[in-house]
Amino acid sequence: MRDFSRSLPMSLLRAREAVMRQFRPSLREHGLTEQQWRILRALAAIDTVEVTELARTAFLLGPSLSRILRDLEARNLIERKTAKADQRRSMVSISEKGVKLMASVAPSSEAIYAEITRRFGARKLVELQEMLGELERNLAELGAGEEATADE
Amino acid sequence: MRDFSRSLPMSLLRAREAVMRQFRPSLREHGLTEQQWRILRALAAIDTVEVTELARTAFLLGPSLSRILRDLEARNLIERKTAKADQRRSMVSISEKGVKLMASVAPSSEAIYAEITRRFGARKLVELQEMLGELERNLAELGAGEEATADE
DNA sequence: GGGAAATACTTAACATGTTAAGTGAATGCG
DNA sequence: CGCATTCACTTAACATGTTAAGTATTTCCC
Repeated sequence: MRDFSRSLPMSLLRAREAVMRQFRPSLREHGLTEQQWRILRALAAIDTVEVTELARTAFLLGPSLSRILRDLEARNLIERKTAKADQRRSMVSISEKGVKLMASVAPSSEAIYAEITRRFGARKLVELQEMLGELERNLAELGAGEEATADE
Repeated sequence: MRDFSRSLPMSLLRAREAVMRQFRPSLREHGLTEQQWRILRALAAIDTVEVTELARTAFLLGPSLSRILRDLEARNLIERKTAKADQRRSMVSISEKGVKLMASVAPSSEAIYAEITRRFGARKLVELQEMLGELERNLAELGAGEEATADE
């Protein structure tokens, strides 16, 4: 069998870990995990969203998001209110405090990203991301097709 | 700030998830998680290793590996014995049962990998992995250098 | 309009990720 | 030798990943 240290999942895992290792210390200093930061970033750009849509944007599964939102709400970093038209839906938005926290984290985060870009090369980085996007699209089709083949 | 859905960590995360989504159902049918499978694959190629070296190979943190080895040992998929020369070290190897389990999983795993390769293109896949490897090497230097700057 | 089915979450349960602390065994060295 | 330090793990504690089940609300449709 193929040497698994060169398998695609391992390559992706190692690369991602190498990248996140750069960001985690800074986030940690501000009391945020990677996922919490993803959520705040998503909220900062969207104003108000439903939980399901936020899960898609921040690329988190529902249960994870549910727990994290509970925590972020307790820390007053986000706000929630149930939608009037549909009591099932809960609308989430970033709070004033959340905005300030983001402002305090963003500079170092941007600096780290800039350093990574500088080291790897801006052009190459774009190229890498295009390949990753293409891979994702290729496999999305594959995964979706299977559900129609057998109904169990 | 940059649209975070196009950030490098997100691209890597989404791509990896798209890949793993293909493998997980098959592994699950055989009662294995992704990490357990990584460990068995690593062991199959190495005969006998210390836990620390296995952690490096399977790219798992010590605590995760500790828990998983406990479980795999209970299921008789691996074997352990403490090294004679150094009682701290524990030597791990795959068991007969573990080898058989691998043999039963490998075909479908290989088929999935082949399908991914076919869809994405073998050449492009190699190119992608080279870029990922280069990114990892670039950032490894960066992360290692910081520890020397401040002693705390 | 009333009950089955779908929807939008939330909880639960178990596995792993992540950091810190603990334990026992080897090493360094005065 | 003796003891502080280092080393190889393991435990602990908390956060997230992952799947399944639960709950409340809506929608569908007869």
